[in-house]
Amino acid sequence: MTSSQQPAFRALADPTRREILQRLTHRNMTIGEVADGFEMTRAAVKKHLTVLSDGGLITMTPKGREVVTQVDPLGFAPIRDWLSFFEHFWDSRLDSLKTAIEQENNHDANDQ
Amino acid sequence: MTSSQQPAFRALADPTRREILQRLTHRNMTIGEVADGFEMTRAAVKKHLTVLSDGGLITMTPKGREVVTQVDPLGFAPIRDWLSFFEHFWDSRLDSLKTAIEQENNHDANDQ
DNA sequence: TTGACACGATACCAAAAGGTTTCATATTAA
DNA sequence: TTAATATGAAACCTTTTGGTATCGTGTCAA
Repeated sequence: MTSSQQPAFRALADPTRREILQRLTHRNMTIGEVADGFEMTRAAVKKHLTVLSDGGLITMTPKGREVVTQVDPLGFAPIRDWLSFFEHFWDSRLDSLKTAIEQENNHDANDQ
Repeated sequence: MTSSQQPAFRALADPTRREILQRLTHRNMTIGEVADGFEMTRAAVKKHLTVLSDGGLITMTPKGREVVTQVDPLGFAPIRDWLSFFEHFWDSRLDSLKTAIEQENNHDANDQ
């Protein structure tokens, strides 16, 4: 399962884009509204929004002459899935450690 | 809380580095062993390992003339923390939706 | 002691990324 | 209809990034 999480991970790598995502959780915004919140050109912000959209993390919906951007929860699934691999890894390592300690304790008890 | 997750997110943005992390969950490896698994120079792989180390996702421990690299679970905390913000966001949105639907149902029931 | 080995570090290169400026186009409001 | 508004898109620039090649250094083994 070599799902293409690359665009999503790529999108999260930039602090401005992560900030945009957080702000969009408060309310949906037009491209202009998003741009007003940053000290950079509207064109630059729009590029970031395109990257976020390519990563599936936001949707951009034309509404008249404006474009409404909103966070897309589904886009985070690839990220979560990839990370869950490691969560399972930690869990099993912890289980092994736990088992080892318990066995060690039993061993000590038998020694006494 | 503007914790510095930037190095960690940066480290995850490259597919080679994510692959390295996955391979290191199977077993710890020296720099040379990691490099042998990729069709690029040892120097290139070492750069990736440095980025991963800067992101706190791996530790590099000198052992004689070798350097053992291993995944560091603690380094994933900033990532998980940042994502949990959105998980909460989804949860509350789902709750709101659920509540809204329930109220709507009650409303309909009253109308009938 | 002397190679062979594993790594560090530097210089260098091409491509990608982040940003600006400029101009074009479609909508809306007056 | 016309002017202001919101966005699209292209050209251009600088910095990062991912990669190579090269040389230096510490460590181990014969």
